[in-house]
Amino acid sequence: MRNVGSPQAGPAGRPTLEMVAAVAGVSRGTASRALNGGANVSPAALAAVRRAADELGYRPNMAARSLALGRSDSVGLVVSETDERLFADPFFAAVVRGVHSELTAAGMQLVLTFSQCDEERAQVVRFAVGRHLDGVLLISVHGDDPLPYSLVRAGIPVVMAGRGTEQERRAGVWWVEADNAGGARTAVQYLLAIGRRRIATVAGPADMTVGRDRVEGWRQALSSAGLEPEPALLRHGDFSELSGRIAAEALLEEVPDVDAIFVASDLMAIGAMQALRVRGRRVPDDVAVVGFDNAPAAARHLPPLTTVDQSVEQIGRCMARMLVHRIDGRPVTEQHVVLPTRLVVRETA
Amino acid sequence: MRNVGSPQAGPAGRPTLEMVAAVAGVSRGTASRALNGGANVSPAALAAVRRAADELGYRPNMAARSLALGRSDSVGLVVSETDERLFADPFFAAVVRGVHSELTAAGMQLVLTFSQCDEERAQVVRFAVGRHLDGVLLISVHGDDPLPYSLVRAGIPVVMAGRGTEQERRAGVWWVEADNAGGARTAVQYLLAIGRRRIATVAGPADMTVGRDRVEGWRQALSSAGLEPEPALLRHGDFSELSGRIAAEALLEEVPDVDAIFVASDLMAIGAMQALRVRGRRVPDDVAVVGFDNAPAAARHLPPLTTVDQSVEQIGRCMARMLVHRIDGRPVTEQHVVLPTRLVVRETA
DNA sequence: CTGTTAGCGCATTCAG
DNA sequence: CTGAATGCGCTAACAG
Repeated sequence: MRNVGSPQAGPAGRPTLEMVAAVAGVSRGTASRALNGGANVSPAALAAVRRAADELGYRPNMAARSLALGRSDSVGLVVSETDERLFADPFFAAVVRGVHSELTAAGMQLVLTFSQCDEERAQVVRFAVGRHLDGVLLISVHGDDPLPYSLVRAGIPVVMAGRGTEQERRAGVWWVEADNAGGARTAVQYLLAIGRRRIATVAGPADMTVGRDRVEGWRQALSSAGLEPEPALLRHGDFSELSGRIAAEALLEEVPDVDAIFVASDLMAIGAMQALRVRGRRVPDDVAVVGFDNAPAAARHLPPLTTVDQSVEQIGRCMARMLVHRIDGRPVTEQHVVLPTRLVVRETA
Repeated sequence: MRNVGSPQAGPAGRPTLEMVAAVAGVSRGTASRALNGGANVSPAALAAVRRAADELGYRPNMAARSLALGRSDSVGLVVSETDERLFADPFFAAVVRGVHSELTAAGMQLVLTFSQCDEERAQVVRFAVGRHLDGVLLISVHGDDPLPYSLVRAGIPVVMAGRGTEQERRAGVWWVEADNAGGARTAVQYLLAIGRRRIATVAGPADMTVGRDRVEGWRQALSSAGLEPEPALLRHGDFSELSGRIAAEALLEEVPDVDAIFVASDLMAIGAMQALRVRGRRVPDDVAVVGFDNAPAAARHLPPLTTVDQSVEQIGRCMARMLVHRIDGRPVTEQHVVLPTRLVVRETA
């Protein structure tokens, strides 16, 4: 009663290479050659095969090709984050856009996966090593996530967004990151240049390198200017708008005389500005604000948000390109790239 | 013996079922049975196989299984929309969440794909019929999109979000939609009940059933109340925030005495309220506003937005469930389901 | 309960 | 240039 794995699964039994060859009057071998590049095939045979394939509406069975070739032409993008945040944060949107466009150009498919719990993490590994995935792109990796390491150990090429640990580097994990510390430094230096002195920061999660690096930049800029990066001036959020608001509120409570905030993401910056407005602080007159990301919302905000631009789409594009090269065994100059950032001055600072 | 025949497969050769069987001292057949449910296998053999698989770190090759079984255990979610909008609109986030959770429960993988241009559309079909996909979920389908039809014609099970055409229904396309007309009607009736008389609407795209159905609900409610659904009261947007603002601006220009707007999405409603604020109209005192979706942003907005709730996550979950049932050949009671909506009254109306 | 056999559809040797 | 043969790793049907 149940439809078991019968050969004729589809309603009409899909055309196979064998049929195409038969119609074209050649052997399976030449048909195959004709369909893939057509090297070593006579023009006549090539035309015949192409016509036959077209007539029959032939589509190669990827599973079979996968089995024969040992590759699936698809790569996974795994997001170690709740899907809620994935969609809320424009950062991901841009990365996905970059990845997708680069992958499409290379004729590969994007398989999106979330891995929030350990169960899902295990499933990702299972799926990837089952040869369903030729490689994996990792996004939003937190410090203690074993995924990069276990994937590489299983022989899967991995490129992640953001710097990894030394262990991961040695294991062969590749990555691309923005110059987070540099960007943060530039932002804070700018704040100093326009005369601010009590410069706080709302940072990202402490268990992510992006989070820590931007704090480091803030710290450096302050120290270089002979200022003390007091602990009270440092707050952590999780990159969400709400967390930015909460952090800023706490900050204003404890450090009322703050005159500038460097916020580690535009979304959090927008949240922080809500807190400022509620407290009656004018931006930038009383408190200057600089964000990070140059998200679309930053430009749209009223007033337009000064921010550190990291070309996120580039990051995605770069990750995808590196992975594809690695899969194809093509030479790769750098296995760990750092993309530049630049300050975009608008009205909030 | 060119291949590395050692049981301990290094980075090159992954352990195969054959090796597991060898180590366990049984045949490939029993090893296979043991690993899939273990029916008709002696306890001793079962244990031996399991231990061997565990020791070798065996992972079944999905391509091979796919080829043998005729299914890939993965389904595609194709979004006929720019990735920009995909991520901007919380609607998609919720659908993806629902789909993903249901799929994970069924042990299937989600393959995300965009199909913005014809080239990508063709690629989706190619990919799906290549047996890489057991079925396809369609989101944000516009009126003239040939994708659902061509997929079904190619023998791929398809479930889409939103009602399809009569042709698609006959072809065997399934779908799940919210009660859009009903929800719109309820919203407008509520507006009438609180005394509004010049009730405009900012609708969705005219080439989408969701867009048209919500207009229809608005129309019905007005007519039933003996009011005329004047063309000047109807504006179209594309569900984006910006389009909502533009539509509302044009509306206020032409119909200055409007006292309520039913907006076909929360995002557009938020845009519309920006326009109202700029024009100095108070909400809800001068103009009442009702949105659609009950997006997170609706509740967060100041003032909180009255809206029509459609449990979007449910839609995704339902779509996925229907597709999985169909793939498994399990009985399905309904091929076209309509999910209820309900009005959530907050402060804007 | 088990080992054996026969494909699944394709790319790729090897002879001609 | 081409056809025939081989194998990718797995499942299912068929005998024991």
